[in-house]
Amino acid sequence: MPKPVGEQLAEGAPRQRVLATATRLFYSEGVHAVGIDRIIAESRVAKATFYKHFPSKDELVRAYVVDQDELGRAAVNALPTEPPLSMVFTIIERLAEASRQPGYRGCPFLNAAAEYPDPSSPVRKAVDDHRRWNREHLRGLLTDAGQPDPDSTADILLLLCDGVLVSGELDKQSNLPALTRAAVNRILMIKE
Amino acid sequence: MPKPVGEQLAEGAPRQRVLATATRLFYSEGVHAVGIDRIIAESRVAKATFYKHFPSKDELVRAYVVDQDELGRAAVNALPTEPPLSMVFTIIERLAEASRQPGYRGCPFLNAAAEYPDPSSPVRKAVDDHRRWNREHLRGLLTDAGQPDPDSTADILLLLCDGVLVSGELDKQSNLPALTRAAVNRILMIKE
Amino acid sequence: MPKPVGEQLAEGAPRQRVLATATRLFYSEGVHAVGIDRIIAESRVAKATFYKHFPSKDELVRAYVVDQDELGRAAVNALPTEPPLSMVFTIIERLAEASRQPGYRGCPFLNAAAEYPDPSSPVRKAVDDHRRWNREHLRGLLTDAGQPDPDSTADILLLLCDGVLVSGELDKQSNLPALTRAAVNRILMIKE
Amino acid sequence: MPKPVGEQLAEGAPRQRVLATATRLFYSEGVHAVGIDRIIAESRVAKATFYKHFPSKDELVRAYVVDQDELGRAAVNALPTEPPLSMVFTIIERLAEASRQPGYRGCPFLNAAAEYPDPSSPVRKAVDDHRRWNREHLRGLLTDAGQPDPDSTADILLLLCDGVLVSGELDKQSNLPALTRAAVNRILMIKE
DNA sequence: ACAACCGGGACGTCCCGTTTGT
DNA sequence: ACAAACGGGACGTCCCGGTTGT
Repeated sequence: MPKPVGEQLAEGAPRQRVLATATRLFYSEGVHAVGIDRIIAESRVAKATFYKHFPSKDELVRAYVVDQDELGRAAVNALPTEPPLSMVFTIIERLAEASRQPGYRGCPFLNAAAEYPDPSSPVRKAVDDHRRWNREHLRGLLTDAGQPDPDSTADILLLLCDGVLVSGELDKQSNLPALTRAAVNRILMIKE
Repeated sequence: MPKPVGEQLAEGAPRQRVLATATRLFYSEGVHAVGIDRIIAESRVAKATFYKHFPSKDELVRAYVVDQDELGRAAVNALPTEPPLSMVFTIIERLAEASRQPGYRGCPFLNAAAEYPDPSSPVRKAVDDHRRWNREHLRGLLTDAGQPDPDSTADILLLLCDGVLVSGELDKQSNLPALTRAAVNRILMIKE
Repeated sequence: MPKPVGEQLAEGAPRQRVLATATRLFYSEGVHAVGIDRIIAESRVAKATFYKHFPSKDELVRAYVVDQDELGRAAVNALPTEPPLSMVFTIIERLAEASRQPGYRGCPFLNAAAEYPDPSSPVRKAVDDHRRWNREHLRGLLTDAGQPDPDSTADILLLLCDGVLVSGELDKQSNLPALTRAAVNRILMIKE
Repeated sequence: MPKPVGEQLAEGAPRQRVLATATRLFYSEGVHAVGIDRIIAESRVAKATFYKHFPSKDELVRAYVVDQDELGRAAVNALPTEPPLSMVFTIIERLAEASRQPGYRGCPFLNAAAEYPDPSSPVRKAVDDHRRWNREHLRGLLTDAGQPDPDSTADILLLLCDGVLVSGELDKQSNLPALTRAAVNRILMIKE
């Protein structure tokens, strides 16, 4: 068990409290390792209320992934406007910097997918949605930037992104941001 | 990366039968999703026998990861001798091709790590061992190849490798091998 | 002891309807076994109306006990005037005869007290009030009758009363009235 | 809620631990007021283990009553031999003295019956068994003592016993033992 | 090797007492 | 007056990891 997440009290409407608690626990300890009884207790919600908002635990997991998807898109959309290629750098560098945050425990989408082997499960579908949006967004930026062969380049950069997210959790190397920047430069074939 | 999907009926000594069954089930369904009872039943072993060889389930998981580590090293060491740079291409391309295998379910090390959030757990230590060996091996090859700044390049290629393993499971795109080759070329700054 | 089993459909003002329904259900099925929802439904009263008249269920239970207390006192006070010793016989014999009534389910005060273990709870206080009145009344009658040591005799007769009420529910013996009369004679040391 | 029973830890085999905890809680707080989750937690027993020994909560309640029945019979049978009439006095006086014990909360049989209105329920049957045994035992003693009309006298004494048990909890009068002795004397028509 | 057992807990349906809108 | 929502909890079935007898 990792750092004990100290039963922080969530606030707001019941559904929001549940989702906040579930997000905190699922992300820090894993989906299968956290039971709904604990989520219900730590979010001070009645069991009936929980099951009114989320018909099953898997639905809660799906809601958690969808919520992370929306948060992730909102965060990207909220970035200050830059030239497309700068945006690409910014987005990818932020991934590398995320792994320096104290509570970083890897990518929530990759971690969730690892616990749901069935690619047709609703949770995996939600993960797929996020990844599809990511791909489309990156392809758009590279196209706007006039990059040659933007689709392939986007896919390669996405491979790098996944690697950064994984390595950020597993390797904890301090120079990941610099490494990431160098990698983007090489993939975009920019001479430094 | 090895192919951990085993056959349905394990053979041999009890310990080996247990490990083979555990490997098949852990890899295809996830560690937390597979119970000890099932492993014991499918490996036709008594529970007492199981606990004689593996003091706990976590120890079995660790043994599974260590075994995958050894299999992976052996597979790489068994590759036919090539010039160092060719070896790099071969190794990385095999990752991309692995995702075409029918039972491919992602990287066993990444999947296992995703279910063990505590970086100090024995399972995570075993995963770290494998990743460290991978890094040293790749750095050696790039050094032998006379590559400038082999350490950084190795780290970048490792980011790519993780991305390929993840994307191979989650995206199931058919052109992953070609994409991977192109990525390696760009990272090694080789003009095609 | 009053007859708390009421009619199926309560009439009159909302508060009275609630109390009548609660009396019928609490007495026949027990306090904890009857929920507020059912009382509200069967008394055709809005929940808000209910909580305007009774701040909590426990307050309703207390009101039920107090009401039974008042009904019991009124029933005794309404008895036709007799010599004090005859009154004593009449009162106690009525207890024994009560157990023959179709809906008899024991003494409402004893039953209520059994479900409220805390002697300092308002419900228990209300039960105590009734018992205290009973004692004073009986002592008065025995004093008026010129009975020697009226206080002790009253207390002994009260022990008998409790026993009659309990046995009337649990033993359902047909000769309880005769038995009771014989017991009173012996306690009052009257030769038959 | 009465004096908080401080989660004392039961010992021994699982079934015994459950029964001991249930006895403590049912008696001190009431049957309906105590949930099986709490019993399971305080007896450090798995839920599956609980349901193996007691198919339902009502069965546990029945077992609790039956156990009290057996304990009560054993306590009476363990009394030192005396002449029959002395035994009668001893038995009844012990009831009065029981109410002085610190944890006295009334008669477990009467309290349980008060929470089970249906006379045909298994719990009530178990209560009936105890009361029947009591009656037969008392009748036997009075017959052995050569008492005239032993059956009626026994029934009257049983009314007194119920009254003593009830009053001991509800009235908490300090002279209950003396009162009880006087009552027995009068019922047995013994001049003091 | 087989099976029973154990502590612990997950999951989900249902009910209770209470508050709050409408 | 009707109804929905809420915190809390009861109940019971099932599974997991692990121990223990044989």
